[in-house]
Amino acid sequence: MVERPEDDADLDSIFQALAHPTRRALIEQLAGGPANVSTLAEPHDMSLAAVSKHLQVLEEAGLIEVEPEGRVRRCHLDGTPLSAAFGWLTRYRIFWEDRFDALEDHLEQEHQ
Amino acid sequence: MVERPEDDADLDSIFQALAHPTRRALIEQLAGGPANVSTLAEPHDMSLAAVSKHLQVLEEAGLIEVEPEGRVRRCHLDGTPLSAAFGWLTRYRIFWEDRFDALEDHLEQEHQ
DNA sequence: TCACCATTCAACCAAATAGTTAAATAATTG
DNA sequence: CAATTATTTAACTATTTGGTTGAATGGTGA
Repeated sequence: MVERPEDDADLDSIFQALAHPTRRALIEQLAGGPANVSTLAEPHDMSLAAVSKHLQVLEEAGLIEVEPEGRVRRCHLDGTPLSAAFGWLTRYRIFWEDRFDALEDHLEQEHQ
Repeated sequence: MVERPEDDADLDSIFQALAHPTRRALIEQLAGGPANVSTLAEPHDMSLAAVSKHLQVLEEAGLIEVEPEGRVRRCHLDGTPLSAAFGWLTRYRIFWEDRFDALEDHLEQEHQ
């Protein structure tokens, strides 16, 4: 297992992006399908500009992709960085092996 | 699937704690076994006080526990919050299902 | 007790974060 | 073209973060 300093900055921005409840909520929203900025902003109690900035943080971390579509910007989730975060966490699963086993079993069932 | 606002602040501090390379390195170090503060600080190119603060961030996120042991403070990893982070990420695994499958297979082998 | 060792605390600083409002940009429709 | 709609940018502010140095705390051993 070699060190991978080149991944480090990626993990920084991925975990940083996930560290804000608004951004996690945006990811949850996008898990339901692509959406444009104002639709995503609607349930949040802050300005559109603020949501726009949060989306930029998510985009820079690679968690979402944004495509201009007419005058609308369509955002959709990209799971790749989530996978990277998952991968990092998994290295330490020995410290919660019991929970890991339970989760694995749970997924096993769901995953059919 | 109910909302769990009470977990939100926890996830904030967990992901926030993981978002810094020094703190992830400290976790990697502690994965090798408990250690005291100055031992942990030694490989890092910053003051002991700075490492001490990083350890406090990890402790507040619940990722480590610190027990006074004589004049030394012994730190050890607690995987529970890692499990919480893992759990959150897992909700979106449908967006990286292929990688998830590959990882699962990989773990399957390693996990015997 | 005295000196030492491990660690934290306090004060400070620069940079980043998260929000605001108002103006700018750019596509759409009448 | 003019008005509208969607979104970003700019400028500003308050707070947090991540680092520093130096002093304080508190256990250990001579």
